[in-house]
Amino acid sequence: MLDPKQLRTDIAAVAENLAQRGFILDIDTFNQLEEQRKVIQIKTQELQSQRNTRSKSIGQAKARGEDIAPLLAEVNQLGSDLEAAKEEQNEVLAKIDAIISAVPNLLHESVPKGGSEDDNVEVKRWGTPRVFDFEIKDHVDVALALDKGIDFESGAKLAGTRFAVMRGHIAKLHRALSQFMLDVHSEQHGYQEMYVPYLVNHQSLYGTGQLPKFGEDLFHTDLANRQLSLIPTAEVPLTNLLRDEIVEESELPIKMCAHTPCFRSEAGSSGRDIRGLIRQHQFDKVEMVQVVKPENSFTALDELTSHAEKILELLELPYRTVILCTGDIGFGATKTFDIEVWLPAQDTYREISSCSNMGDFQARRMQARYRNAETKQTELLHTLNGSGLAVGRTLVAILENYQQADGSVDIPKALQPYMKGLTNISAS
RNA sequence: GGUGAGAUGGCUGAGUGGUCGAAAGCACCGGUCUUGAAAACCGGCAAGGGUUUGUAGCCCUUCUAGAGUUCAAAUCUCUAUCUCACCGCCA
Repeated sequence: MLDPKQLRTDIAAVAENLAQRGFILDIDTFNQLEEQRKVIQIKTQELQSQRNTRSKSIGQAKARGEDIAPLLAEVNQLGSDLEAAKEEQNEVLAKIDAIISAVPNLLHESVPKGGSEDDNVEVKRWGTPRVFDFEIKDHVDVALALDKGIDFESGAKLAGTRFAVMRGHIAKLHRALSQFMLDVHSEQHGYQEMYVPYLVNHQSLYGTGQLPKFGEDLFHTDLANRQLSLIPTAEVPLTNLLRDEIVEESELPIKMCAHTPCFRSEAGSSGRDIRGLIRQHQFDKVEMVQVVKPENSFTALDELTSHAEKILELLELPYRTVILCTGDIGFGATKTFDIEVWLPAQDTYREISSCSNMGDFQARRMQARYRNAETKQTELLHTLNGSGLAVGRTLVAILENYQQADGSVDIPKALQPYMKGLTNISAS
């Protein structure tokens, strides 16, 4: 959510910034509603003020043993006026809220202009794609040949399309990856390891920006009068830990990581990446979240991105880092780096991590604040998040990049300790 | 799942219809004292919003959340959520 004050005082500049991402802010409608709001809010508060003083005087009159009947009649009229004013006020506020909560975040000046992902700008390239002297397979065929290590038929049987079953060494490798990532971030990068709920309430989803606008991307439950949704990313529970909190400046930055499954309905992406593990309804991810002072958030974004890159470097997987352009960046982000891993079977780089600085956008939605040590005032925090990394896609990258001519797959050195020293996976 | 008790400011905790946004203590901040610190003493100290050039003033809202009763609700009624205790069940 943007600062309502900024919308009131500087709406032209806000609209101009948002237009870069293709969002049209209806200035006239907003200004009209704002005008109504101001009038009705002042009126309502004035009525409330009168009611308060009258009620107080009734109490005092009663204490003196005076007749309070005439006073009561007077206040009755006030009450019905107030009720009408409040109703009108709520209608206007609801309209404004509906607009404001659907407005995306302002873009940082360093975000490149562009209309689609084709306009993202590469800022880094690491490693050299391996040259194969045999005909390579994609990860689906690699895993299939390894004792049906990834089994999409069984996934479909159990839960439908876009679900997979893994077995044997592949399942173990998948587990090893998340352990490895969690260890690196918690032991080398200074993140506190967390375990969090996989189901969250609507308030949490509003806080990080999934609701009200992106509810159709989630899996919802509605049991025993409780409306909980499966998390689409650990960003939701981790960031919402700060909801309605005031932390001391000395506690910052707060750095947390967690390994969780993620559930996405992938509404609107039917037909894309049907084959393989790339786009599933359920996938594992290790997520990093940082909560920082406003002036540090862009430095923190660079740091957080480097932490995700580090995982790929330790796994010796070639990647490139792109900065998302104005047309491709997400709803709540001010600036986003995507890290893309090399997939030889697709002969291209594919997204494996997305690292974003959300600025105060989420913090304002969830009232996440800190106390400025100098001014003693509460100020909104800045929140950041990034995948470090998407586990399933990392597995895909390993299967494809480390495949051998005989159909086996080498295990990256960094993962071997997590595989009890195993150096290669082959069919039994 | 059953029974009972609760939910108040950063924390502990008083408050059962009318100067209660809320006693007291702790923590924190400022001052006196001291070479300095501690102790003692004095003072300050919630958040969100509106108005406004204003971190000034004035006003509104908030005592878990939502609905209700009332001229007036932290206080009464209902519902939900959560916490604690005991019992039952259970990975």
